[in-house]
Amino acid sequence: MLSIVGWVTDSVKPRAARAADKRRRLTAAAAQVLHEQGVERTTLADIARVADVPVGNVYYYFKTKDELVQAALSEHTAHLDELTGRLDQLSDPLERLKGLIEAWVGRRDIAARYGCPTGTLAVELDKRADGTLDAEAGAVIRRLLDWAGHQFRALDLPDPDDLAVTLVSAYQGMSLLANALRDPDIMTRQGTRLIHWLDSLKAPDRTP
Amino acid sequence: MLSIVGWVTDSVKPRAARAADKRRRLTAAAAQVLHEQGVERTTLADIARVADVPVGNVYYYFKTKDELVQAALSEHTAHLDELTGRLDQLSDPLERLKGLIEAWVGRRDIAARYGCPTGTLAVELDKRADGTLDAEAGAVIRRLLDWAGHQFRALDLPDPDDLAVTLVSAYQGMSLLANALRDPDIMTRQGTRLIHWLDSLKAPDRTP
DNA sequence: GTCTATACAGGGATAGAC
DNA sequence: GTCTATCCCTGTATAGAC
Repeated sequence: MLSIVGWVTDSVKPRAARAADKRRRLTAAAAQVLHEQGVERTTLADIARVADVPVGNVYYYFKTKDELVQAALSEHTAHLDELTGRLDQLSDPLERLKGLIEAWVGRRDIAARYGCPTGTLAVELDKRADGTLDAEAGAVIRRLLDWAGHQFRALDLPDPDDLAVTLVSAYQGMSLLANALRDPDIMTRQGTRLIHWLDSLKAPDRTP
Repeated sequence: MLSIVGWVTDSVKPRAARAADKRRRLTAAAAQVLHEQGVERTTLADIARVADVPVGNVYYYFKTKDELVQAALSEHTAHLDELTGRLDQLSDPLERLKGLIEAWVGRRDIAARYGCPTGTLAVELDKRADGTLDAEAGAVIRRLLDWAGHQFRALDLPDPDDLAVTLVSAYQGMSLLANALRDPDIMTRQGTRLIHWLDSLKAPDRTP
């Protein structure tokens, strides 16, 4: 470190700051590796390596592997909140929803390679007899459903909650297909269709 | 066994017949248990127990666990072919597609508890670095896409393959959400929306 | 063909030195 | 607070008796 600031950061507040930093690195690594490899095939050693933390030390920060899964879920929730927070700056709810779809399409390569982080995690956690964490993954999805439902309600559309389910289902479905077929273009084409669908909802019923 | 037929079946053709039977039982058990528990959390002992076959004996029929996964995928393909074969009896392609949706909704409780058998399997297999089987799951999905695309083409609709992707995506998405939120009603409500969507495709463009 | 016993590997978790 | 060494269980796969 050449800068004084860097030096100060590294050695003057070592204890709490560095500890918090390791925790943060482990959380970020967990979110990434669990997404890429899945829960069952990911070892603590994998996460420790990516976080650049010695294996045995992991247990100082997280008592069990499940706590790392939970940390990954919090990370995904935080990312979601950050995205919806930015979209909330837009005044038109329809534009907010379109912005959400654009964000999904923007991550098409990740989706085609590893699927939706929350969706694939939900699938894996739901397979466990020990149902300690599967509700947690559902909660992240519900958070997205609530936000989307809020936008549809603001647009005065009928059955806003059902519309939110349709939108999020479409996203999960196209992510799954893009992943299974390893084809990011699916995200692009289906994203376009979703935008048209949103526009068609505003068109009033033409029957007398 | 009281009937002569039963007795004959049990003891006169023991070798090949009984062997084929065990193989069939193991395949069916694999399809069921792998769906319910997922690949990684399922042990060979689990499958052997459900199939009522001694653990060590499994290796006589399937040399590796992966071969059992492959057998499960074949089972799902067979079920799919049986369903589409029945739907092909209907003369109207639109009715065939509606029949498909009705079949999905009919299995809503299974979907809410364990998700779509093929979809969740695809998610799990895609997480494996060793990409030996993930293409296989994609092939089953593609088989469904092809059949659906064929129907849309028969209806003379534009971009039939994209429409097929939209339909199958919707199914995978609603299954995932129904599963994550443990709510079979999602299947019912989204199924209704899908039927309306199909009907709306037939309505000609009203703009001049 | 059928089944038991077991070899072997991998990974989660812990003990305890520093 | 940090890290190494290791315990111990679980699960795949095999050897070999019957």
